[in-house]
Amino acid sequence: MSPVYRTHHCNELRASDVGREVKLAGWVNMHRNLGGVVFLDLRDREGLTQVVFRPEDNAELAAEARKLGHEDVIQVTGEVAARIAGMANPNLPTGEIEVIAHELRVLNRAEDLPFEIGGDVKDEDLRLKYRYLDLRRPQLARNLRIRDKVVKAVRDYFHANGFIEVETPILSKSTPEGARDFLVPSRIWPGKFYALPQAPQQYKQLLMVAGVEKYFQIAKAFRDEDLRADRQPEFSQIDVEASFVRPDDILSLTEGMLAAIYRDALGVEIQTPFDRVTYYDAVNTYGSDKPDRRFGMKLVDLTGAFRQSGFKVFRGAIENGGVVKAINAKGFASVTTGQLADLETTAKKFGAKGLATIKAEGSEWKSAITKFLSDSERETLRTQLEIEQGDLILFAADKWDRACEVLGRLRLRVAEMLNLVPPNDVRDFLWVTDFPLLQFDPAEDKWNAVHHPFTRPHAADMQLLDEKKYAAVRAEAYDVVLDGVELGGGSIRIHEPELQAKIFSILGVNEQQQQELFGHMLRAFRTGAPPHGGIAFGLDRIVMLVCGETSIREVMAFPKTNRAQDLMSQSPSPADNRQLRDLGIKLAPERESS
RNA sequence: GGAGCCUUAGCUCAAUUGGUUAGAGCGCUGCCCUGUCACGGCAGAGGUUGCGGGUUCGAGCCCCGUAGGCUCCGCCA
Repeated sequence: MSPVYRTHHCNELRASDVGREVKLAGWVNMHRNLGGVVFLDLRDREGLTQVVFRPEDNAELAAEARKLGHEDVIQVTGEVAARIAGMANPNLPTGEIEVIAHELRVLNRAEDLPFEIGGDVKDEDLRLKYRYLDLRRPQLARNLRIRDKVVKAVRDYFHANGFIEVETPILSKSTPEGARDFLVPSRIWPGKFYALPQAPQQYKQLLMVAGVEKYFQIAKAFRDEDLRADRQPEFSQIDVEASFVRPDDILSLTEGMLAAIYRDALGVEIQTPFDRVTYYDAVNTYGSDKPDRRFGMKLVDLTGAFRQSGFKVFRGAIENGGVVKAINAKGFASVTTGQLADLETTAKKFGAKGLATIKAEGSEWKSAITKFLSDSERETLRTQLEIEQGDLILFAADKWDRACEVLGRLRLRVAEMLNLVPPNDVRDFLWVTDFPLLQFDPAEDKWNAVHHPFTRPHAADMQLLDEKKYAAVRAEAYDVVLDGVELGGGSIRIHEPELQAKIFSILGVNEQQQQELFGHMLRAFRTGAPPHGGIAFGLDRIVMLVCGETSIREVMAFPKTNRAQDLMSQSPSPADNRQLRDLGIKLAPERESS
């Protein structure tokens, strides 16, 4: 670094530097004008250093310093001095010393800012509009630094394991499955469009065909869907693919990567290997394929107990091929009417017809359903759910998947109400394995890929595929979950053209479409494609959890709002007519907005 | 596409049941202050209560609409 502007950064000087002539540059963080002597805290990326201007040394300079304001950018030349006895600041790494200024250069004045850099800003709208100021604030500045450490840890880790980073195109081709694509019109080919990649999925598989063997990339991906706290239209993936691998290889590779991330970014050792839970067990026990296991409240199956029940709602659900399940919200008999209404709304939102509950208050069970229950049924409930005084029991009676989902959602809601979710440093990593390969969509009346169409069916389930028992076919797919958040997912892929074509057919992609949309893939698979598989991670989500944040916007430099706008640059914005003409695009009248 | 919450000074918030001139802290401006570190003291400027309409003698507060932000559902292989 050239010493023209500075010789040290603002978190560098210590008592051992006393007597040195130094130059510092940065922002005026705090300004303390005592009438005579002037102190200011100079801030740069690394920290703070106190600078002193003493009128007895240089009255003119002190007068200049008196005129400085917050966030002015200055350069100071001076001598490092020990602070006078008893005046050290133990809260500052540089608190033993100060720089006695000999020279002051104002590099740039700052006008009054829309918010204080050191303050608390609640209005995210305002933060996003002035994102470059928001990023000066300690929290976001820290998040940027942590993100950099995570990215570096990832690159170091994969390089150390023989992976090479390969970039893939941003201008690529639209595919029928999955999210809505962002389209980019082609000028050279009027009427034709590129699509921005939802993931580098096809390219990375083609890199395996190319013999790259071990590929990774920190890749941008784009999905034109509605946003959430953990979803942005444009986001980053850690994309990984390797040849001649089995699921275990990818799982342990991932565990090593996450361990390296936590070690390098936080200095924390995480426990590996992670637990593995099948998709069935995860849903059956926690009502979710990304379970948060940091609190209990497991789903208990009561189907056996109610098969012959006098309570028609439960018996009827079972006779229709469903199940009866319940969770015990320990100590929540104190639930308020409002909370109970909230829980019932939640249950109905996810397809329950109603919400049966039991409040175990004193020796009494307060419930609308207990009068339908036999003594032995009550006893079974008591033992299986381990009901004690003060507990609240929530039931679901429905088809297995719906009952599980309803209770899974209730479980999360109750955990929130009871503050059961532990702090961020209690980490629960786990694998969810053996996902179903296919899922029937009644709305479209067709089978869809749960993961994506290149996912390999379990070898043991190939026969079920031929027997068209599609719902029972398991995939060689896996998700890694941390504290109820899906960090990433992947699979072993199909490398045989015949099997791939068969899967496409089941998904309703006819032969002509297969050739048009995936012809290059099928052809590539006929040229000596090695067995391969991989995984992709949501980098933003990983960084979010490492930083202890609850929104990925807090770990992205320039995120967009809920409605996909950049409030700083005001994108998206209208295109002028000339641009549109070049692209051969005419707007439909109703879409011509401001 | 749907549901909920929020919007008062530059920022963070307050304002009794609908009742006089909408307040405070920080920031900003001016003056004072020579060892502070969230420096201190005195004085001051700063408001179309997001916007539009309605009810009312009277609306920051009640009603309707609308804009924006956020959270969630749908959606996101």
